[in-house]
Formats: sequence, structure tokens, C-alpha cells
Amino acid sequence: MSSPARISTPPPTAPLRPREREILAAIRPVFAAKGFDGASMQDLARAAGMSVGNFYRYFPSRAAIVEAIIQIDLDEVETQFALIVGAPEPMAALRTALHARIRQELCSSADATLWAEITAAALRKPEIGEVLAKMEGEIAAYLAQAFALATGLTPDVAQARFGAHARLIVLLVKASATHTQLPAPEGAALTVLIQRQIDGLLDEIAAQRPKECL
Amino acid sequence: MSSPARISTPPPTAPLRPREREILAAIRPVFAAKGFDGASMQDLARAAGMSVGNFYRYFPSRAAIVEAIIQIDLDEVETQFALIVGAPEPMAALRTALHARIRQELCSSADATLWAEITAAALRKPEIGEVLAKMEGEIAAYLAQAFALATGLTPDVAQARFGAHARLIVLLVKASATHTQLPAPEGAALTVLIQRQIDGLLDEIAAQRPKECL
DNA sequence: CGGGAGTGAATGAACGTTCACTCTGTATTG
DNA sequence: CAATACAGAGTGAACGTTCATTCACTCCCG
Repeated sequence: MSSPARISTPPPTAPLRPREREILAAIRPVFAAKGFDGASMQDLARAAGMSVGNFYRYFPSRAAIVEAIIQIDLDEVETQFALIVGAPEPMAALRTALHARIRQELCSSADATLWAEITAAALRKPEIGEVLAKMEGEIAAYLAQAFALATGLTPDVAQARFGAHARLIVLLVKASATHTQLPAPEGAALTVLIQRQIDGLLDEIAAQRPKECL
Repeated sequence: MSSPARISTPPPTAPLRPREREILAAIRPVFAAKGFDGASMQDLARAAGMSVGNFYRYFPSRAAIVEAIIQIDLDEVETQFALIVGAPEPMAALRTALHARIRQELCSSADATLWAEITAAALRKPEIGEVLAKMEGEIAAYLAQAFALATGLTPDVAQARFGAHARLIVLLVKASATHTQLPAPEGAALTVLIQRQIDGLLDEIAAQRPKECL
């Protein structure tokens, strides 16, 4: 009662202590198997190897879990981008990484399921929508940064000129991960075609290199 | 007891009587707002304007509802394709229809939410995955049929050569509908870019027209 | 001995599913 | 024509289950 005014909105990006990361890793498959609304707190606590009461000490609500999962995935993407931006040929490294993503080599099918779940939840619950929008915005910004590096344009100009390209690449990667799996011959053809689309987008950007125009 | 052996799997595509269509139209927004697992049978019955017990007479399970919703959407797509295939310039009509889709003019945001929900459920529950795969396969087949008409190729050849194109168009349309909404300037740029990708795919197919090569 | 980690039973609400029942219009029979 | 039978649409209380959330409590380490 006499305590000073509480901060109404606690920092939405709490530091994510290692214990919480462990828990998230443990409950991830449960969310993937049962969905965000299908998994009960009991399910999650059991998967985390602890009692229900204790589980609440780490995550006070479902939304908090979802936000934390998004945060973790964003962290992972960040480290991947650090490698790309730091590579001798950022554009080539980016191309390779994107191809691997499209070939589903960088994320499990459980991850894809989780992504589809998050996409659906984002359209339903505004608070999750905001977190997801922020994440996709940051990824697009990383892409634009790589574009700037590769073209020699300033980050602002690269963002203005190729921001939509970045957004489309994000969309393609997400869509190809969450899309219905196809039988071998068709699935492979689609994968190749998506890779070709991405290559086309990257080529278009690389062609912008001001000094090396033919 | 003395009755002849029952058919174990009733026809998965029951004719969908008009009353059931009414009910589906009524509960659609509830599913969109609360999700497939979030909406309770009580919620659905109330939205349909009837008692719980009666609701079960129409849909004995959640999965049955989802299948029926997919069936209805497929019907709608079918009638749209009938118009396209019957148009004097099928390829141009297809292009126009796809552009309108990308501009979100042919489906409400509730529809998009429902699609995201179905996509997520398909990855989680195999029976829904099968129904969705069948639907997307049929849509891709319709596209291939339009391609065949426009190029003069036989349906088989068109399917073999441009099946992946059809799949990619399906993927792009779905992804653009379920993707996070962007603020005005970026969103418009992305829309234009997606339309350009689709145009590129269609142009590539149209260039295959055997008699009119330059 | 103080505090953070962890427990799991308890509570009340909400859930899915069933079922005995009512109502209403239509056909059947005397 | 009137009485009756019947089928199908619709009801909502009732059942047992599961859920989210809380809390008094224990454990263990520094």
C-alpha cells in the first residue's frame, strides 16, 4: 500500500535467465504438439519437470511464454545474422543461409509448427501481434543492413529502396516453413522455385552496387 | 445387431446441407476470434443461436467443423476458378483475380485469421493436415488447368512443367493473407512486390505459348 | 536462520458430452 | 374430419473431467 507507484508495464523483454531458457526448450515440443490453447499449464509443468505451482513462478501467464519463445528465436536469428554480416562476402553468406532455411535444414518441423501457431495467435491476440511485428521488423532490418553492406548504400537508403525485398524474403521463409509438406517430386520443385525467387531478389539488390555497374 | 456391417468411414465430404452452411457462417467469427481450441462448444452453439445439445446434432466434433469450413472455402474457390477458366482471356482474368487477392479485397481479415488457424492446426493434427493438403492440391490443379488453357499445352504437360509455379502462387497468396499487417508505406510496397513476383511467374508461363514465340 | 526453489492438494469455474424431454408440423388411420 | 402416431428440430440440466490459479508448506544452501 505504501510502496511507490508500480511500473504498470514491466519491461516486456525481461533478460531471460538461463533457467527460463531451459524451461522453454523443454515445453516447446508440447506447444508444438498441442497448440498454444491446447496445452494446459499442467502439461507444461510436467514437461518442464516441475510442479504447477513452481512453474507459475517463472511464467505468470501463457502470453508471457509466447513472448519469451519469440524472444529466444529472435536471439537465435540475431546470432546468425552476426555471422552473415561479419562474413567476407555478406551477400553470398546470406544467400547460402537462406537456401539452407528453405531446404528446412535450419529448423525442425516442431519449430515450423510453433511458427504457424505464433502466426495464428498474432492475428487473434493483439499483444502477441505486436511482439511478432516487432520481431519481423527487426529481422527485416537485419536484412536491410546486409543489403546496405553489400551495395555500399547507406543503411537508410538501402532500407528505403529494398525494405520491401527484405519483407518479402521474411514472408517467403516463414511461408515455406509453415506450408503443407508436399510429396517428394513436387516438394523439391517448389523448394527450387522458392530459392530461385530469393536469388532473383538478391540479384536485383546486388545489381545496385554503384561502383561496379557494367 | 442384425443390421449389415456399417461403413466404418462415412464419406468425409458430406454434402453440406444449407442449414449447416448457415451454422458455419455464424460460428466463423467465433473461431477467428478465439481460435479452434479456444472456442468452446458453448460459444459455438450460442453463436449459432441454438442449444448445445442441438449443435451436436450437426457437428459431432471439432474436426468435423474444421473440415466443413475448408470444404466451403474450397467450393468458393471453385466457383471463382470457373469464372476464370470460362473467361475469354483466362490468363488475364487469373492475373486480375490474384492481384485482388493480394490486395486483400477478396477475403476479410476474419478469413485470414481462420486460414492461419487452419494452417497451424494442419501441422498439429494429421487428419486436418490431410484435408488441407487435398484442398491446396485441388487449387494448384485448377491453376495448372488455367495454365494449360493459356499455353495450349495438354493439362498433363502443364502440370508437370508448371506445377511448382502453381504451388508457389498458392503459397504466396496464403502467406500474404496471413502475414502480419504492416503500416501503410511498407505494406503497400510489399503488396506491389508480391504482385510483381506473381506477374513474373505468370509471364514465364505465358512465354511458353508454342505458336506465338517471337 | 533467512530466502529462494520447489511442492502438490485445494478451489471454483469452465469444459465436452449425454440424455430425457418438449415442441411442431406432417402423415396415417378410424 | 378428428384422433393418433411419428419424426425431427430443439432444449438445458446434469455428469464427470479438466482447467487455471492459489497457498500453506517443505527443502536446502549460504
